[in-house]
Amino acid sequence: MSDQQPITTPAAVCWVRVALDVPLPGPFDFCHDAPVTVGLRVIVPFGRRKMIGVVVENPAEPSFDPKKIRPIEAVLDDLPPFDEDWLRMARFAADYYQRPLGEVMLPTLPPPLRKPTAYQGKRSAGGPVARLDGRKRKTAREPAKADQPPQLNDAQQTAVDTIGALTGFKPVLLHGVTGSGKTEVYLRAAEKVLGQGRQVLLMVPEINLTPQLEGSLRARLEAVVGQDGLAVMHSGLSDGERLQAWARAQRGEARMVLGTRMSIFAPLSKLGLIVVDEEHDASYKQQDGLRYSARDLAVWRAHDLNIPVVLGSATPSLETWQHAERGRYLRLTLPGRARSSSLPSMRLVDTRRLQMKQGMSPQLVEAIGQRLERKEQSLIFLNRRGYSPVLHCQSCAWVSNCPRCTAFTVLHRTDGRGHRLQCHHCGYQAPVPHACPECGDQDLAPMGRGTQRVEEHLAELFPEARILRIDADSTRKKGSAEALFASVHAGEVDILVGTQMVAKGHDFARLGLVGVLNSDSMLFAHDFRAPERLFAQLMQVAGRAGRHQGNGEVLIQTGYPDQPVYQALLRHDYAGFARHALHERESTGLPPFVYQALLTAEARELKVAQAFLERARVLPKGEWAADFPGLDAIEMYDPVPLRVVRVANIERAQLLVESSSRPALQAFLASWSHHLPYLANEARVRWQLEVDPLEI
DNA sequence: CTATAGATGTCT
DNA sequence: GACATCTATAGA
Repeated sequence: MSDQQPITTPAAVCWVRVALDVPLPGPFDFCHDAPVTVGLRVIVPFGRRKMIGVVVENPAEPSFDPKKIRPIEAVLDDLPPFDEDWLRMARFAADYYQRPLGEVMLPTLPPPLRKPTAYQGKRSAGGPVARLDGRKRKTAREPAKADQPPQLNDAQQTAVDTIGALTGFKPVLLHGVTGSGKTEVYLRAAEKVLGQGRQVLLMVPEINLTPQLEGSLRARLEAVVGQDGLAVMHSGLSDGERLQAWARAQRGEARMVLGTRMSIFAPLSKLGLIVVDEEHDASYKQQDGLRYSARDLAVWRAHDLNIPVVLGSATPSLETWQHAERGRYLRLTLPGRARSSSLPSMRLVDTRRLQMKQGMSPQLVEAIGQRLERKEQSLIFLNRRGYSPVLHCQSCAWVSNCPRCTAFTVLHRTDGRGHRLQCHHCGYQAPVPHACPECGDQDLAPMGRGTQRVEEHLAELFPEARILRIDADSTRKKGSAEALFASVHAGEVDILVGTQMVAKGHDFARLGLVGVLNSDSMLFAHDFRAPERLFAQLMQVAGRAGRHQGNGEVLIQTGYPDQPVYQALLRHDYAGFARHALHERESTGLPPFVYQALLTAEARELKVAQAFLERARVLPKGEWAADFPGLDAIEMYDPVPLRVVRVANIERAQLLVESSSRPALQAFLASWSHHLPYLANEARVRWQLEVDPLEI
């Protein structure tokens, strides 16, 4: 490069190491005429294009052929540099999840901060943040009227006092059922930290499910943090809104950040408390790109900053519960419901001996009738959308399969009263055949029930009732979910039929009965975490019943009433369920007693994907063995096809790796993931490595 | 011969 | 991952 330097002043050349969002083992070295502050963004030439990167180091010597090193194009100083705390967390996440640093850092930034074109635009100079600052603030909101803080019960007071007394890192498990008043504890704990001039991060699984929360945060905390002191972060924001929230957080103007999993990466230099609400919720796990767990990163970040972290749940993840059992986490319990109303009564309906009609037991039909007479609402919960999960021929063995996936196509009722077949995996759609494609018989019948069919049946049973269905299909249009939920709240609905969408967050005042259909399918169709998920989901949906008047009732239809998960549900006994489940996990050697990673491969043909996995499996035992010390602490299983092998004509297989030692697994993965790109290139497969997978 | 899809290679 | 360049093949 020296021959390209200006001849007049042989300026000193400084090496600058930059993280870029490319799937290569970075970071990458560039040169500049002066050192560049670590944490600043820069524009650099990379191949034929220009990219934005983050400066991570000013090394004394480059780690790349200096003749190929190109100069930095621009140093962006529209934002202060990201601080060391933020950089440390990004480095940790990159190492832990086995991804290049730039692939962790850049995607966490609001899009305008990572697109070079945002700076090349002709409209204005100075970059998006300068534009943002110059823009007039939206018309001032009415100041929210300050809510009177409710009286705390003893357990809440103890929790608030205990959290308030913490001075350094301590994970706190706040264990309390729906309605036990966890939110009020979060608010009080936050108030105290905000009062000390520090920032608070409150994470929730999905922002749309807690529309009330933002309101109550404003009402309660605006007095402490001011009107612009609250920032909201989630993927539903526009680029501009995300940029604004990010910049306000970084400048310290946003004192309180309410966000989904992505907000764990918010730059908060005065962070004093992290709260993870519904910490067991699977939404905290990112399922594409960097597959991080925002809850786990929250605990790491709190540890790194030496601050408390509160994990709240009625049904904690078994990982968290185990930490509490062992005393690593401090457990605070909120018994019962804060408002005097009692817990709903739980009943199991043993479907084995019953004459079922359209999947509903006489007991459930009767219970719905009673609630109708009392002008109370009922919720029928069924985790299966569509009309029926498969169409079949009554004279031969034909079933409606998707041509592109190893899955059934689901029968759906369409708007115009007709039906269509739809694949839930790839989106394939087809008209319903008039006759069996195999044998020509005309007796094609739906098998099994989805929400649409249950809705139809309920309408026949209770012609006078107002019935509403809420699932991914009925809420497809943006904003329609809110309208549907609003009509339930307004009392315009007698019977609500829904999928898991209705299980979370909403507090329906007149809802007395919850009926659960077909929950056994949730128990047997999945992996070893199925009972844990089922317990959490049923506790959550049960929590919708009788929140206001009491006398709530939950009927669970099952063919397996003796299963421990159902028995524990009957008693509202999370601790009993967890004891049993953890015992089982320990004796069968499953998490949280072992740590896992999952290598998944995709190819046109299954055997290609499996051959790659097999090569990956034997690699540490072959010529590269020297790269894998401590291999005896690692268990590698045989490559197996995924439960749904083919999706959209791509076939998938996976290889599970586990160890009882997290450091051993980490060390193994670090060298393994070095070799995998070469193997994958030869085998021509797409692959991904997931650390701490939730579904296997 | 040329249009085009898919494979291959490069990126500091 | 983005982008340019190569190369195999179908159609005139």
